[in-house]
Amino acid sequence: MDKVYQPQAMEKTIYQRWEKEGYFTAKLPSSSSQESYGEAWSLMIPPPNVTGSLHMGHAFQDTIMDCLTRYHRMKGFNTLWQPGTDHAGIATQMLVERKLLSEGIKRTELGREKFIDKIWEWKEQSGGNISRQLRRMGASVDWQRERFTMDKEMSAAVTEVFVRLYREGLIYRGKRLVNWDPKLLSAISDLEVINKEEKGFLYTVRYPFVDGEVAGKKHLLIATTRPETILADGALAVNPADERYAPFIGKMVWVPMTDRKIPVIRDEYVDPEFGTGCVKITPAHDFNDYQVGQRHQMEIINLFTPDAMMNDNAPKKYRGLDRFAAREVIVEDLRQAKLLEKIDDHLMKRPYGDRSGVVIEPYLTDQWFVKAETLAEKAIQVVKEEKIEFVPKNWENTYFQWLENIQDWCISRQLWWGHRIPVWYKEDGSYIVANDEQEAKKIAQEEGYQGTLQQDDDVLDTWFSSALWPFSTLGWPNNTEALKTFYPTSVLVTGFDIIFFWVARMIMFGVHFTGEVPFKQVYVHGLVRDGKGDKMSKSKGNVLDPTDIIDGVSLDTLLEKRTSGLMQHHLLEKIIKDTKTEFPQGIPTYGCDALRFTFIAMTSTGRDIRFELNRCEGYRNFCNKLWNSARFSIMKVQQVADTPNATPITEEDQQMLSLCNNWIESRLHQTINEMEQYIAKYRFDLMASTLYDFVWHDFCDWYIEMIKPFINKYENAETLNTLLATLESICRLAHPVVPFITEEIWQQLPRSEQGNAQPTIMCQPYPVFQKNNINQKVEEQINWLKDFITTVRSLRAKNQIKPSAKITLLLENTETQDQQYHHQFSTLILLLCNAEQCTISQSQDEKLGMTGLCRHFKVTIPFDGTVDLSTEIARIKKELAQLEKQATQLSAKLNNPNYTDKAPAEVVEKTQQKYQLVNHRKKELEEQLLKLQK
RNA sequence: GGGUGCUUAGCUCAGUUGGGAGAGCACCGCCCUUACAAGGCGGGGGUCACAGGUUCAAGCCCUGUAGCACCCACCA
Repeated sequence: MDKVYQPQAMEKTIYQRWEKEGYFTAKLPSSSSQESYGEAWSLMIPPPNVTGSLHMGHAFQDTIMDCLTRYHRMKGFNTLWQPGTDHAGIATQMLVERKLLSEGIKRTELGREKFIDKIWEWKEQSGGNISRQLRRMGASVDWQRERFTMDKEMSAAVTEVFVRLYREGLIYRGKRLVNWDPKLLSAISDLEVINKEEKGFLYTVRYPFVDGEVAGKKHLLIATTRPETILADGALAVNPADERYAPFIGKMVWVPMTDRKIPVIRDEYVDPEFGTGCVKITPAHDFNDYQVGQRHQMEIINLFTPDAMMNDNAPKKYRGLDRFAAREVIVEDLRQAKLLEKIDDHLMKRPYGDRSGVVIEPYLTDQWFVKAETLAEKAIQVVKEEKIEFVPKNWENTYFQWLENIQDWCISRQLWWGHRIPVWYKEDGSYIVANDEQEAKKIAQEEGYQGTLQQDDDVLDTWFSSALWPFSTLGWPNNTEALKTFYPTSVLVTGFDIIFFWVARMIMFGVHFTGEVPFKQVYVHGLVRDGKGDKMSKSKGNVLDPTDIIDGVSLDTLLEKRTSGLMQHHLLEKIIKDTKTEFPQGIPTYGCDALRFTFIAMTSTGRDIRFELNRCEGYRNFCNKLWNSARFSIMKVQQVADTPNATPITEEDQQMLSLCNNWIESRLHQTINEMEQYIAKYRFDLMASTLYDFVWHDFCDWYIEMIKPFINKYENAETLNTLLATLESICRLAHPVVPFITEEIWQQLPRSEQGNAQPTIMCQPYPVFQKNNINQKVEEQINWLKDFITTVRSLRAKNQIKPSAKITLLLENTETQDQQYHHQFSTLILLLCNAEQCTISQSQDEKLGMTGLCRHFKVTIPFDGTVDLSTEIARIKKELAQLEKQATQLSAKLNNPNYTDKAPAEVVEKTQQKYQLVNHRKKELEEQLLKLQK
């Protein structure tokens, strides 16, 4: 084995072998074989967008999923981790469109079919990159089952769902005001609209009365943030209870800059407190106004073209102007006409498209909707009934709140890339919903229709197909073996940002179509942020490619990656500067296992994580530590095999070694037990630290150091076996977290240690906790030894005694138990303290020396004449001061009758014991101080 | 406007049913001791955001305040 852990080459070869041997493959019962495969455990990958490459968030999520998958596989479950990618309609179309445009090709000139061909080309390339990354992460997904949301079978499932929902009356088509993206030229759903708070203006405008003057007023004042929509006003409205406006109800006013007259009406919607208490109603350009308009049968005037320019419904002057340009012109015209009362600064919410980044318009169009209410009710119910459990549980509130106020879902998109809506229009505009064109024709024929049929141009919202992912990937609507075996899935691992987009919709559709929940648990994790706590995003230029941390990257390449294709050029310099500061040398090779361990160790309950390279370095060092402990163990076994040692072991040493062996076994099983409990609770951070602690501190720092002198001296099968067995168990315990290094070490272990000799650690059983291996008595004995050694080491260090200097040790005021332990561990004590003698003193007038306290007894290193007394005196004084403080606190507590009466007896007793110990130690040190001062 | 989460060592974070304030990194001292300097040994460092309350006892429970972050919502 190499002296230094070198993950890179090893990880690649190991993964190739795993995949080639089919270890990731989920097993399906076949008619020919009666073999049983164990209980099913399944997990669906949240399909990443084919548009891009995997970022740190994916890597984080994939690590958690792989850890869970590997764990359950080793626990004997028939495991499926389903991989795949999402076609991501809007994102992909935009990306490819932009790419083509940079080559001088316009989408519209290319035409629908050719454009879609281009997207498929891009998908092949990009999808390949994603699976390469996933492989580099060590993901044990079942590649044979890989799916893409635009695959034929997936599309068939989508159509099936659409047709069924339509026939059940849960999908409808209608002319509604929807969120319209003037850049994409498509409707989008409520969720795709981001409301941002911005500074704007509130314009107060005069609407003159047609009758010249009413109740002493020439005009009414209204406040608006969007003066350009005045041209489409249908009415002015006031609150029915607002007496200020009672005289004006039913009167007509002029719409400024037009020759249209509109009435003043009453509607509950108006808030008398806001603005002037009188509001303009513009049904075509505001969601609230639309509803008011419906209530009052108002005429709806649409002012905008699809790309948000003023259309022919506007007075000639404004036609063709962009909405924001039109606003400026109108404001100026109002001013000129003396119809502008005032302009105030105003803090307002403005809607933006989450993909396009432009301001969204409410826009009146024909769209397809999913009626959400009944679906949502069932989705709420299954969580209330605990058929689905969120971890952490507080996300259930968020989930409920959204579903309880759910709006109908606009599912049609005016895009080219996506699942075409399975609807065919007759020449008269009526339509047929069918699974395919043939079925549509058949239905048309039956209806006696002779004309042509034209399929709907629109495609479905990407999330419509994502919502089917847990069952469409398994072959639904066919009742396949895969579906029967792996549905419902065991757990969903996802980020909170897509609970509404995806999780809720999967539950709605899953429950509706399969009658079962799509998954039993939802594990919700946080976001990966950069070292400064900022969200990682391409536009900010702070993204990291996980494979760059695994395999390393030069500063130049990193800069190139972060700045290429940058949309906001003014950030360029900052990005370059920040990157150079954070990664002056680029990023060294850490290996996949180190990255995975970092993620696992930082994953606490649903909290965002800040990714810092020094953490990664720490866990790379951990891998190195594990690697070297394995190197040591294997080397020792080989040495013994090569040069047998005939020295017979003494009975005392044998007993001592047995204690060490029993101790590490006890610690191992304690560790197994804790890790199992933590993973069941999704406490990956605690699982990681338990493992880290055991491997580094128990196994390496103590166990190996304790047995080392003896395995050099004797040939002791029991100890070598324990050493190797513990190492082997560590490999299996750690494998779900760090799969590569554990496989590599495990393969190098002697065959006899590999249990039932599976060809891979992946398929070995996970270590099983056995209570009878826990040995409290042995742990107490070793703890005594550790305390003692630590006391001596501390004493040495504080008095600057060179590690190479041999010392002698005196123990005073020992009890029988201590004497027994001292005797038992005498050899080890001498070795680990680098002492030549360690004796128990009988008399009180021993030589002067440096004294430390171990528990209740005194440990002294006698002066050899060269030591500075004052250092030791100062040290003791400092320690005494601390003890004094403790004693005061404890005695105050014990003298409080409230405490002694009301606190549980065992708590009081513990305090008493502690008080005695502190006093005892104090006394010992005071005596020592006196002696030294003499 | 409604809701959620956070505030603990220089940094990043654990802290379970209330009873000893912890880890990793960073820092300081000693050491190239034959698995590992990506290491070993030892060490310093915290008014647990603030103010009240409950309790014998509060980082933890209750109330309030401040700051930060996020989510939802139609206020012109």
